[in-house]
Amino acid sequence: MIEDPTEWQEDDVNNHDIAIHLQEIASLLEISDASVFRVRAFRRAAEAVEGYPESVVSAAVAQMLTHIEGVGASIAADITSFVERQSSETWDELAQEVPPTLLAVLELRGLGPKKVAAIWRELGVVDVEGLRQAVEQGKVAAMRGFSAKSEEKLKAEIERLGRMQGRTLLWRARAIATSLKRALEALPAVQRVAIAGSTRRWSETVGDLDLLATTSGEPRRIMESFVELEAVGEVLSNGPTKTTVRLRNGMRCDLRVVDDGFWGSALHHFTGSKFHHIELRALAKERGLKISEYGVVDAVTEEFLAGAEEVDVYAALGLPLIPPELREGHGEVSAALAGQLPELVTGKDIRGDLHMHTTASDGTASIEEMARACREKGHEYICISDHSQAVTIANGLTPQRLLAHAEDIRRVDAAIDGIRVFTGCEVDILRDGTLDIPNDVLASLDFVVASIHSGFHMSAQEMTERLLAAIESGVVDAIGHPRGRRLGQREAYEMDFDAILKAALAHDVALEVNASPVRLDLDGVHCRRAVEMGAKLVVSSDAHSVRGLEVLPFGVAMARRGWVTRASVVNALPLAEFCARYDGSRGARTP
DNA sequence: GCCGTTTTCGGCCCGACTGTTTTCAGTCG
Ligand SMILES: Nc1nc2c(ncn2[C@H]2C[C@H](O)[C@@H](COP(=O)(O)OP(=O)(O)OP(=O)(O)O)O2)c(=O)[nH]1
Ligand SMILES: [Mg+2]
Ligand SMILES: [Mg+2]
Ligand SMILES: [Zn+2]
Repeated sequence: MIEDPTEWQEDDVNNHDIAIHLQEIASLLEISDASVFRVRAFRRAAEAVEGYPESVVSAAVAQMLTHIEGVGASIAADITSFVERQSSETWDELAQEVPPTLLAVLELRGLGPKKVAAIWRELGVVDVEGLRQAVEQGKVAAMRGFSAKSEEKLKAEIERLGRMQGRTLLWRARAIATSLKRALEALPAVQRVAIAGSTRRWSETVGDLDLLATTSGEPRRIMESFVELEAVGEVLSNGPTKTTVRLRNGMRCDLRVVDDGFWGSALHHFTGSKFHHIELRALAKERGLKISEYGVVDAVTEEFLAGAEEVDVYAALGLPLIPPELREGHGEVSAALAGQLPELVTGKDIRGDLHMHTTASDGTASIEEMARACREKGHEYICISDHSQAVTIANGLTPQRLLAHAEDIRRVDAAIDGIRVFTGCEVDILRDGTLDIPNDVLASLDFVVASIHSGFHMSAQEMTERLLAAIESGVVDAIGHPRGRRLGQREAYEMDFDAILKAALAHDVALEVNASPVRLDLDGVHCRRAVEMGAKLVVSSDAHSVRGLEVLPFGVAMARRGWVTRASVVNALPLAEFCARYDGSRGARTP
């Protein structure tokens, strides 16, 4: 138990680290042949920790861990222990029995817990290097369950291990998936094609692509054509209804083909997530039904009841359709049961874009070019928000340049028809929490975004105070990319997110949902917490070019993944209402 | 290990592909 909260440094451990620890326990348990349900309990808890919007370390200190779904007394003790000393009783005991270096061996495709246990117990292999040697000496092929062929595959997998690519950013996954979808649609006998899996759920990163196609004819015919596609490299597994390939670009892709009559249930199955399925299928089971990709059927007679369209699957359980973005096993099934699903914000609800750059700082288009492009997109209003002077590499604006820039923006606004162009700035929040532009200058602008672009290395407490100072400044309308994470490059900075939310609510400051593909910040998990606390959001492109304006749907997706409704989104306000709140200086507004 | 508008004990989602398993386990989705 943690006695004194000052004893630990919360920067040391984050939610992801804890989730990894629980996943590793699950894997070691599998190798030691523990109950599959015990293993699943650890994996479910890991998933819940990963998706927990607040610091799990804080929850541990407050002894609130068992409030996390799937975390009971035992796993709570493991987490608390991990927070204190980066390990736990369960892990320590397991590590006595099973060498943790086997976890890397388990990463190899085709080697699951049973086979890893076999090569460990029978050959004494404890790590990848040991396995490489055993393979070279031909020891593996001689074992039961292996062969010369499987040994060759293993050899190739070990070679690949070094250059395995991780998860792919959502925007790239969607681009690749879309072109594959088109290629499949062009094949004869294909009826419908859908992008499924984590890509359809708009997960911020994607492990592999999952595509569904339906046919009136022989699924095998589609598979034959699929593996011949230009984009396809190696075929990893190839059955009549499911094929797995590695694309030439390195991504893996699964194609599932079923009869068109199963379109709905197959799409539902292949969209996931796994945890959504476990919950929904358990519910069906309680009601004497069974859900699979082949429909909702009577558990006893197997009589087909529903599955032509996705909505039918849910309807068979008396539920409304749950949008793909919510299907993460994070309470959406109970919410649907209670009739409490939110009416999610949509792209159509978005009336304007309030964060974009021009040639005045590091953008490539003029004010007018951005305004015209946004008018084309149907926006009613935009705000030009160039960088402030601290961001020297982005040619950030001094107060003088900013005032002149604001005049330019007003001139464009006066000259252009069909869209309002508001004055703004993306002002830096300096290390001490002050803003990079004097308050009176900022107060003369319509909409001010305040962001952090440097000085990330500080304690959670310092970072929280820094952000709070900006929120309380009285001249800021939104916090830009609030958590500062860049996918694959930088973790979010540590902070007391709830404290930020409370202050944002109190001072009427919105939190940005930055749609830039490497940011996606806030993400779904934190959007959900934000609106739960009553805070407002603003979904912005942060475009640095006309093309950059196209990313807005990714921001909308994060909001949707966060259970966000239109009412919580500032730029879902129609122009008149937006004007009533923001036109003119912030000072004129009562908080 | 977790959990409860049927349960504090007894359940826990369901199916495709691979390979050597001669009747299905292991791995993966
Ligand atoms: N019922 C059931 N369905 C599963 C299971 N595992 C995967 N699926 C379904 C739902 C998944 O969304 C879909 C594709 O599987 P993937 O492994 O590709 O997962 P997903 O795309 O969700 O995430 P990813 O980004 O690829 O890691 O297959 C499972 O254990 N049970
Ligand atoms: Mg996938
Ligand atoms: Mg997949
Ligand atoms: Zn920025």
